[in-house]
Amino acid sequence: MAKRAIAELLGGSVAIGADVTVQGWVRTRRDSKAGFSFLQLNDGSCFDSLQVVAGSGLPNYSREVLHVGSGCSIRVDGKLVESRGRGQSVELQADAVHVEGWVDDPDHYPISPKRHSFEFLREVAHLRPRTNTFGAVARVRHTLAQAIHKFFDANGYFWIHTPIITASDTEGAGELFRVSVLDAVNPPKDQSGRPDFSQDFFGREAFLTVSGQLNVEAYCLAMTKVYTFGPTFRAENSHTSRHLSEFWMIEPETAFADLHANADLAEALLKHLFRVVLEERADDMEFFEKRIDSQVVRRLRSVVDQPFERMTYSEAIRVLQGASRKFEFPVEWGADLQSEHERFLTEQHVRRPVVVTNYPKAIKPFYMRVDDGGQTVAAMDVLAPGIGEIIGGSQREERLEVLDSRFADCGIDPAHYGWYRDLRRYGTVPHAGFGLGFERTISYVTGMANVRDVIPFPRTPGSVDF
RNA sequence: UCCUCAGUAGCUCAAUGGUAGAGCAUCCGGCUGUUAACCGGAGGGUUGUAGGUUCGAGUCCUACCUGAGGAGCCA
Repeated sequence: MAKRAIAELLGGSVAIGADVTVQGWVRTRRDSKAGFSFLQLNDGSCFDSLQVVAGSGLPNYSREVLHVGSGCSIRVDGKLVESRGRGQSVELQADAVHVEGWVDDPDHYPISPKRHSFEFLREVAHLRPRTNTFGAVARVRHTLAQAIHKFFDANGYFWIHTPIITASDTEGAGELFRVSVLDAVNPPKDQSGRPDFSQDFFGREAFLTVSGQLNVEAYCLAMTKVYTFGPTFRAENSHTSRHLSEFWMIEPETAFADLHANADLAEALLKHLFRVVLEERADDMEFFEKRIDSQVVRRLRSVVDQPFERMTYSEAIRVLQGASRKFEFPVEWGADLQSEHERFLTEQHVRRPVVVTNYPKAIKPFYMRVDDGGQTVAAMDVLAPGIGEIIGGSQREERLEVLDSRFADCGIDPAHYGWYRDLRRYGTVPHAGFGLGFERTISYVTGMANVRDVIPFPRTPGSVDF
């Protein structure tokens, strides 16, 4: 008998009357004294479960089928038939039910058929994909990842695998995870008594990457259109619903492009992603709309249908200063926008994603291009309701002398960025790029309030279980 | 790192300083082409940890641990 995914059976691609085999995990069992049991079977291939009708004539009916419960894995050979009950169009009339794996302590099986808090499910991250919510998140995450690659491929961008282990810190800020094989208890010491990293694996200090940007710029200045998509690591002691120690980031970089082209690309990318999810994962999105966030589908549609609002930092300051509400932090030109300011702009003022550009030079890193006038840089942040900053990017400083003066301003030794300076010495061109936080994107798309619940195994300060 | 809140049954939560309870889940029985099934019964507890106050602490105090929310930082 042909093995079939439940998505195929429920999707109408298998003829009524076909003999098929399905395999999966039982969600619930309901018995009828009329002589049969209903098993809700889920294999993760789609949101819905398949109803299996197992009759008392099965040789193992009373011995096994009547004891199958939530979490058991089974294989069923049977015939696909039109359902005689309401709630599903088709069901599987079982000819044989084989139990692959029992649940040995049903009383303590964590994924019982009831509502669970997300906090509890994080403690059983190895079993939570068996829930409706986390199955749906996993499928949407997959679909988004695929859509990202397809979008860039269709637009002529090459996927560049930038290194995970690096020696440099992109931002000059942000805490780094050290990569070392030195003896943690008794490391070799240098003359000043500090660990001697010249004896370490790489002969110098090494860290997990916080961004692939600098590396991907090198490939940008050879291949014109490139992007990275991989994990990044920040050892910041952040305890919020928007931060992870290990998260995934998408970073496109485009040569011969300015800030406006960069913003256009960001907008086109987000719109494409939302459109694809609405089309390809309608079943899961219906669930998120019904059970997680009633506005989520409407919000995605409005993003797809409307142009992003764009404003300069200076305009944003004027809007905030003219706002009727009070802010905890003062609004004045030169200060960075606080979370409350960003939320006001995107949630109250424009009520959809907004691109804020041209921030003061003093609050942005060295690699952002200095604008004419010298007070601002060609930076952009895309702010989204409920999430805040979902994209951060800029046109890069391509002029060597300006870059060097920025190194000086920021107190950075240019010698640490030798190869990065080379890119400005040898055939420099204007170029621009941005970073899109993958988990924040999934959070926005699904309405899931915490990024810990849109990555399979979240890593946060003090938590690296599983 | 700072601020706030919370830890009681497998889960979600009650319990005025005075005998630790309910719903769901689980198991057993009943009923039914069922589908968040329904009805009845049963089992299930070191109240996060360690101290302290008190005749008596789940409850009050101290410290610590864990979790959540927010700030900062960022994506």
